Amino acid sequence: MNPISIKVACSSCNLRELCMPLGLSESEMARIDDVVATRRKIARGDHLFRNGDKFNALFAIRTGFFKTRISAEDGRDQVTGFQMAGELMGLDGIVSDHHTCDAVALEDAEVCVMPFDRIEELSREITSLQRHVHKIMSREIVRENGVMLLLGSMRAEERLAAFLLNLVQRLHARGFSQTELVLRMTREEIGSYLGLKLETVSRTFSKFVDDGLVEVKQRHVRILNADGLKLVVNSQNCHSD
Amino acid sequence: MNPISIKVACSSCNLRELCMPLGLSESEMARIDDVVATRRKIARGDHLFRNGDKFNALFAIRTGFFKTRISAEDGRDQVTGFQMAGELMGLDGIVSDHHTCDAVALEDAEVCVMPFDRIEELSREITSLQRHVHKIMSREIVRENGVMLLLGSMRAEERLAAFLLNLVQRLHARGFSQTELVLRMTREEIGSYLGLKLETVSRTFSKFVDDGLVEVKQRHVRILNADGLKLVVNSQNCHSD
DNA sequence: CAAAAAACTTGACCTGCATCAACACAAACG
DNA sequence: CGTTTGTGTTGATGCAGGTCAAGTTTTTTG
Repeated sequence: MNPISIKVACSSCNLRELCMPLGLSESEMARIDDVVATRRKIARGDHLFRNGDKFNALFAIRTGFFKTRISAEDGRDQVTGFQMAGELMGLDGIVSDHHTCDAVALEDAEVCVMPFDRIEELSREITSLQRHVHKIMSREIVRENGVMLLLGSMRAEERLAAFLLNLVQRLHARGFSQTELVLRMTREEIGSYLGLKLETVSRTFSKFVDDGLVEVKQRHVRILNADGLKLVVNSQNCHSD
Repeated sequence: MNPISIKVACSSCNLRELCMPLGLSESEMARIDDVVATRRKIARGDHLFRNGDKFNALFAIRTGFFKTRISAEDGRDQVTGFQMAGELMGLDGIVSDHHTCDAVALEDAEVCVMPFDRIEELSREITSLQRHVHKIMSREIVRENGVMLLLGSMRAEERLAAFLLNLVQRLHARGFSQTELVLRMTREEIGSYLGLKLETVSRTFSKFVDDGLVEVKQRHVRILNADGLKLVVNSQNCHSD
């Protein structure tokens, strides 16, 4: 068997509840195991896929951390999301049969490759899988709505606070600490995602430290006052009283 | 038959190619006609659905014009899109079984109500419909990626130019003029969508008029130099040479 | 291990857009 | 028909965040 494509089973995967619907029967689970054709390892800095690549499959992150990014013709680009274990990538490729963004590993990673025609085939037969696929796409739409709210109406401090709280919440759902996290991305990547320059991200971190909200040592962040951060997000900095 | 819920047929709808997959057989088309349970009329200013409403159906716009909007707890809100004939609304509701945004008619409108469990049922049987549903959701994800790029990295002039070009392109695909359009939304709504204040939208319109790019009379816009507008979008205003 | 490159922080200054305010215009209405 | 209300324009001013620059720390590499 090819060393970069190892056969594995969803049924025995500890991320199952993140990727797969609940309440599957034995036989359904066995069939879904077939969907995950292979795994693929991606080294830090490498692309899982690029804008323009043919779309064949969705990718579920097994380990590691990714960013997705779109680029305009004039060269400017925008990080559209950060993805961690149990999350899916590649939905953008369905509409035109080609990917429209880049997916870059921010640390060594491993993904499950799920050929999309197999997903469609099976979801015609397993109702709960069909519903699951629809929910995952809908969730991505709702997530992006939230990012639009952030980019369209929040100030720098609000954006960064919302970003940190979102990250730590997702990490906590995966069994990590509620208060400590290691950022896998640079200040510049955070800035791109939040519509800010890296200097502003750095300054805002420093401000949060001064205010006693967090401790920051390079990429290591400890949240000292989560409620304070929530207040930063919701207060609009007292702009409208 | 209820006057606000009129039975209609997709097979005889002139927007069919916008809502439905191509290449359906007679019998498939007949079954899809059943999906569109009813039509519903919405008066200007009324909600098609609101944040928190139970999700039951997707809505295809037959006539009229909508905005979708999300609101944060602190009251600030963000227009997430403008929808016109042939476009779909309600995908946000699938994930949590409840809508997470508001859909407001900007002019008197009529929508086709498509109960989602019927869509799922049929798309298990009609492969091209299944694929079509997936593409529509993927298209929305890609659209929102584009809005994130706009909000995260463009300046006011670039945003408004991109907005106008996008609107006129979609209208043209529906048989309207490539150069003339009537805005159905206020400056404030445009501003909310673009992450700008209404004054900035107004000023930017005036600048475009001064530059000979467009003619603006209230909500009536004539595009005089589409290439010039495209240049505004892609130039980054010469920030990075 | 030293050197180079990448990432981060901080300061000084500048500008694009927000804010505040006044007014103009158009549609809605008694 | 004049008044009201919603919408749009324009000017004056302020400030959040961008830009430019210098210096530090960390990581990578030969």
